[in-house]
Amino acid sequence: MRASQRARGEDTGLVDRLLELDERRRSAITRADSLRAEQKQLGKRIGQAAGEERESLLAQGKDLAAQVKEAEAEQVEAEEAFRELQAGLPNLVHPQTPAGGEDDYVVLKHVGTPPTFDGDPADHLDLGERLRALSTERGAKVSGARFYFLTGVGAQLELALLNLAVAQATEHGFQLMIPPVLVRPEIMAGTGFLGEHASEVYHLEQDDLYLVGTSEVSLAGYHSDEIVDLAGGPYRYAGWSTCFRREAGSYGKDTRGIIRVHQFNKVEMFVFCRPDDAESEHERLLAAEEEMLAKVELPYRVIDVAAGDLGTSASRKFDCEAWLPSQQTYREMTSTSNCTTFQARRLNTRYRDADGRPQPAATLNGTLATTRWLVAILENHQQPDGSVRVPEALRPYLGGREVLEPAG
RNA sequence: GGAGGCUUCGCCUAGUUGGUCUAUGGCGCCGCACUGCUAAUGCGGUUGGGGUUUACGCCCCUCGCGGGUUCGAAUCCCGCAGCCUCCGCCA
Repeated sequence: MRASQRARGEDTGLVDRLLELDERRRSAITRADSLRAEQKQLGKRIGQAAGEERESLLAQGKDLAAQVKEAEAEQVEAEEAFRELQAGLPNLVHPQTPAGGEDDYVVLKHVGTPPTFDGDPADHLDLGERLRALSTERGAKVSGARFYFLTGVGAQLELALLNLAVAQATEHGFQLMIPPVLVRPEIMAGTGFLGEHASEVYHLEQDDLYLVGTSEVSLAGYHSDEIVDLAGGPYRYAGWSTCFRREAGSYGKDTRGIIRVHQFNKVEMFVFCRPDDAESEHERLLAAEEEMLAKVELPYRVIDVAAGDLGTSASRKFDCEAWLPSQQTYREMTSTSNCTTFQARRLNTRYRDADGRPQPAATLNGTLATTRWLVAILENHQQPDGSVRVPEALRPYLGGREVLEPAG
């Protein structure tokens, strides 16, 4: 289904086709099951029989074995057809998700006031270079376009930010995780990133492993093929990882500075819960993101992302966008998605319902802090002399420093 | 990279001359009984998944994973993965 069709909420008849394939799958299973039962009984008789009787039973068994083989092939085929169609479908869109594409988001609220400056504010690259906090030139020299070094105070600022995020996550009951950043194909596919966004993902051909663009991928895979016990409430994780993105198709976009890069660090929240709890967990994740933004004192707005811009796995998505003085616009800092049961179905992560039957769980994710935040922090807290005021919440993580001064 | 060993139902474990293995025993867990608490003891239950059923239940699959041989595979053959040991190499 194309994004435009999702945006319009059209029923393309795929549901009917899916139900039809499911019916075919079930009848194939039933047929194979009963043939296997017959074969089992016959095998028992052969074991006890002798002489002529045994010979005739053996012939029967041979014939039956062929039938079983055929029925099993049919079952496999039916199951594959079902899975294939299911794999091609994006998640169902939440009824409250705005219709439309990239520009059809709904602004839910504004928080904070964009700072005012005498004259033009410097952008994060100028500020960062003067602080000797980052070098994109050397990043390009060593690794190519969209790579950078965080140097000295820049590296410290990043660790401070991420540590603040970790501290908040931990306080809120999220278990800290440092996950692998290389994952198997089925995990990457299970999270929905090999659909529309396949070209965004780095693939190591020699090993058939994918570099994750977010720790969401690894964390989603953590409980794959498991039945999780949600009786005591949702599982809440916070993953710290480096993220890798090819940024294919974004040539010429955000080439200056470190807004859009191939490699960055992120603290990501990830939740497994019962589908009934997904919406309230989503609100929780959004609240946690807003709390982080407040701590680093950034003006931002919250948008409800429109259906056509949801990606494959999200049912609903809220982005927090911070104000960037150099661009006089809001740019994405966080994104939280309710993936309902989409990822869990593919990764086979289930929980037991009230009757004790395994059902697909719901998964949600949300950004708590990323390297990109440095952009907003530098720009919003810059002072006329090129120094940058350190938000109070970050100071304990920077040895108490209140301001970052330009070098030399 | 090379050689060898291992992988059984939550944990430990029996089982490899192919056929009542419909997988043994212990621990743990659940229920009941007994004991005025706890504990101990006794009896019973307990792999997981899927299909079907109003329900009771019935059926199939599941011995790391995937193939193969066979009427029939935990057991035989092939491939793969993971873990362990030794050797080699290495930031």
